[in-house]
Amino acid sequence: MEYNFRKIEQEWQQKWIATNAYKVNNESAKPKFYVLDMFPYPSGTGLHVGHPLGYIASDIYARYKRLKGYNVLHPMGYDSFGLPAEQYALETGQHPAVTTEKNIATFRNQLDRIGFSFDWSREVKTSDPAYYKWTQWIFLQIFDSWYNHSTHQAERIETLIQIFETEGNKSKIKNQKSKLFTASDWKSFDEKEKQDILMEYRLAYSAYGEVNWCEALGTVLANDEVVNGVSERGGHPVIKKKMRQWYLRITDYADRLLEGLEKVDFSESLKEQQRNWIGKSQGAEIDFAINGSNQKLKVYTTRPDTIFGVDFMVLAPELDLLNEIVSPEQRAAVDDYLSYVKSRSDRERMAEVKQITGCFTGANAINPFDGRAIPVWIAEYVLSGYGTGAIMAVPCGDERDYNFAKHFNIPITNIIGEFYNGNEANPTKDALLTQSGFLNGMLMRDAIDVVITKLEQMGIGKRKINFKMRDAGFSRQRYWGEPFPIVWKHGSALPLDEKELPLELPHVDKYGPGPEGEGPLGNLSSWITTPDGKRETATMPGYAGSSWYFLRYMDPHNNQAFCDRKVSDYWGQVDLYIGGTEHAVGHLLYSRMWTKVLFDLGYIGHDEPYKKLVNQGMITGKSYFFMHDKAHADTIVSYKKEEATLLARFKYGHNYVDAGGKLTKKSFDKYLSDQKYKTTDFDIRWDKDEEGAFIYVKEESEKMSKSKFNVENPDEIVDKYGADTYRMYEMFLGPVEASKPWDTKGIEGVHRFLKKLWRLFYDEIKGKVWTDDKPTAEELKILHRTIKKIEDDTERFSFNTAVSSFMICVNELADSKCHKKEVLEKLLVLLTPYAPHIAEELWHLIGNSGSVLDAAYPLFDANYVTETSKEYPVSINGKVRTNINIALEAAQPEVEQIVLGNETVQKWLEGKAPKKIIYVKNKMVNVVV
RNA sequence: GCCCGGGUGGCGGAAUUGGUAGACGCAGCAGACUCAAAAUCUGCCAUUCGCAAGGGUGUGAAGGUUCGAUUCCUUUCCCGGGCACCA
Repeated sequence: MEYNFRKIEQEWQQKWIATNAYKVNNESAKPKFYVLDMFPYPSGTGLHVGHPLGYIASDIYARYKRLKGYNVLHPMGYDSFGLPAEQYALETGQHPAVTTEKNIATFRNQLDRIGFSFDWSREVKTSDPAYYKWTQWIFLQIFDSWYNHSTHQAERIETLIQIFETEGNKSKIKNQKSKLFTASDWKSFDEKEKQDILMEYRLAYSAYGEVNWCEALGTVLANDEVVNGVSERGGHPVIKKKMRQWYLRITDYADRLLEGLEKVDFSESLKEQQRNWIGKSQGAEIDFAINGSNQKLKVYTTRPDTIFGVDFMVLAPELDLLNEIVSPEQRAAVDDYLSYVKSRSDRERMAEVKQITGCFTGANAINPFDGRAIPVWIAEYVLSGYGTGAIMAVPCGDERDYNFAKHFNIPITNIIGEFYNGNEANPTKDALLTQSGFLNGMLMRDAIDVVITKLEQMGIGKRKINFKMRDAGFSRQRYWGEPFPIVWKHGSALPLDEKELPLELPHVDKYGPGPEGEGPLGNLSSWITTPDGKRETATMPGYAGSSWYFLRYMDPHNNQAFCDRKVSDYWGQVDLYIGGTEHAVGHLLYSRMWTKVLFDLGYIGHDEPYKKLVNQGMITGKSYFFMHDKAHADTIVSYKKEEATLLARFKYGHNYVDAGGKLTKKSFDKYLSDQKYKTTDFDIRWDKDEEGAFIYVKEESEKMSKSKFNVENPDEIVDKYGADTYRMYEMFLGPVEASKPWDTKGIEGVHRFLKKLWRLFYDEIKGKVWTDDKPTAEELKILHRTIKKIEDDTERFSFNTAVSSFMICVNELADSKCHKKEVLEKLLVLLTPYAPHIAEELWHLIGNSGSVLDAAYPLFDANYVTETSKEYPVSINGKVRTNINIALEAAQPEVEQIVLGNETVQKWLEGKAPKKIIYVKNKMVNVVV
């Protein structure tokens, strides 16, 4: 009887489906555990070998937790709204719903073959009306909320209206942009005015704003979808455009998103990425008087201590204040500069960061402490969107200010003594201030507070905290997304009644943009026209559905609520979340914010969605680059299969073949120079000496992608070696968190291990070899050591070393010819999370029933057969000299006596008395003489 | 430029708290079984000196702390990732 993995795996997979083996209940006396994968976007290309890495790791952990007696929620679904399906629809005319369904079927098929323990009865699809009904509903809750900065939480908009009615908007609830008004003012406003003011407070709001407009995609992109001034998808240019857009007021949550990082278990680098994105900085706002004007110039600085070193001011060109302070003499120059700035795209601006441009406005500000006149400039290096859009420039302490001063010959004041060398700025805080009036002799870092206090006393400045993070754009001029449950009437946004949800996406025939940059829905008069007003034509962005899906899994079929409060209280936080780093600042921040809003409004009982996050590394594919020898013919004629495949990759991957599909010397030279490759970059691979030609090949690891012809499909591996081998091999490859190249070389070793395990039970010739004999203490030791090791390794996500431990165990059992059921069946239980099919099969073959996952072994609390004595290395002055046998008793062995009483040790001590004896627990005895 | 990671055999990687570096696997070499192949099994496998016993060196490089450092500290080089005019 041999290990027929194809038959075994197929049978068990069918059985699991037929018996709902992995269905999990919301009511259980067991403790809960929630293991979640980042759900996939069902792309047309299906899974490649990198995708399942995280799924396998989470599946192992979920099964392991179930073994340990937990009620484990381990669901899967699809993030099925999004741009690629719509892009595909534009090109082929196929409805996104159709292609999405097709892709989901492919994904499901591939996933099923790997033997996951997902509870498919809880599957969610974000594009399913039954799902997005609740995405829309949550949106309406966010729309109906504002952030109360005195209670530090979201509250219903009614509470804001009450405040307005009784006290207007006093400073504590004043929004930066809104004007002050009193209670009676409020009462005098008409409905439109009231709605406009409320819109300035809502957590989901609509406003005119500069958005990232991508002409080629015909849509608005979020900040994180724009990379270096071009779209992340497709690399199309992106420009700024003013449009009415929906936003989430995520900036109100900046502090809580920052603080929340302290209580979650994410990797330091991921937390750091989120902190950088939020970009909190502490400093001061300072008002400068303008010479000959009653206008004030407000700047933001983190270094108020350098105020005596301010040599000029810079405004962002977009700032309104500019028009009021520009001098008549400088008017023309300023106008020229402004038109220059307008002519430049964001892309150019980013590409030419080093280029220094600017223009003097003719105005001068006054230093409040020494009365010095400070010239006011405009320059595009100052961003209008951050701080006040104006800065005070201190060239001796800031590199950009220094470069600007040098470029325009502005004299530089040195306030840091010898810390400034005249050639470059020094941003130190450790200098003693000079030329700084009342601050002279003070340490800079101490002066920061002194200056702020003084400014506050003088009434011209205050402490201020700023964030880099902007509110998140929440609308897309696209079709394949959740429609907004909003109708516009007389310029005000009216929410739909929740009874009307879901507001279903209508069918369209054309997927092209609508009028005036609107989405495809703008072309549909039946959509726009309603008795109550004009319907919103934008749709929600890709991250809407994924911002709360982890809650829906808990209660997926509830049509009364997005998730019953009792159920979400039971499952609580996701205990373990596994996914890639690409969502570090997008999805992970948005879903954290949604969770906080739902918590504030009382719909759920926790305000951080994920307790622990593990980022799986990327599995890279191998790409091959070719050249052939200069000495021989102009064409490569390829016969071998392997070569033919590689040649094809080159051929289709790059356009460097001639009309006949052949790679020529000329075309290859062009390829080399285009790609900036040298002959020495390549390895010689095939010596086709019968023709006197070489082929040079360069191998590179890069992200798997269809366009690079380096995708490895998991199906092929499963076909050849089986799912269990595939699962264990992906783990064996290295730590889950590490990126590593895909390489099938080692897979044989893992496959051999499973065959060897099988042979402990069944021999090809002899048949059944397992026995009911009592195991020896030696055999139990092997087992118990393995149990302990696997438990440790699994717990700390060291799946690669766990696989090694299994191999060691099976080798040892085989060496000692141990075929005893009592040992082997415990090993099977232990193996189930890693290789579920073979474990289940053997478990049943040796006469057990029920699921091995529910095996009632007190496996992990076994009375270990422990060693009674152990060989310890003894080192003399750090040098290992000998091993001695020390009895392991309950208490720590009396090292001193053993060591001194041992003849071998005596010999090494050479009559010297030990100064110190160090007993390193379970490791070694060290004698210092 | 700034902020995170990381550099260990021919390769992937192990070493959990500072305690015998190189587990486990791949590849390679030698052998057993076989008519042969596959499968399986055994031995060797960082480097260097040596017939051997045994010794020297060795975790990117240079220093330091320690009885003892892949692990901690300082300096430096290289690779990967993120951010990037945020004042």
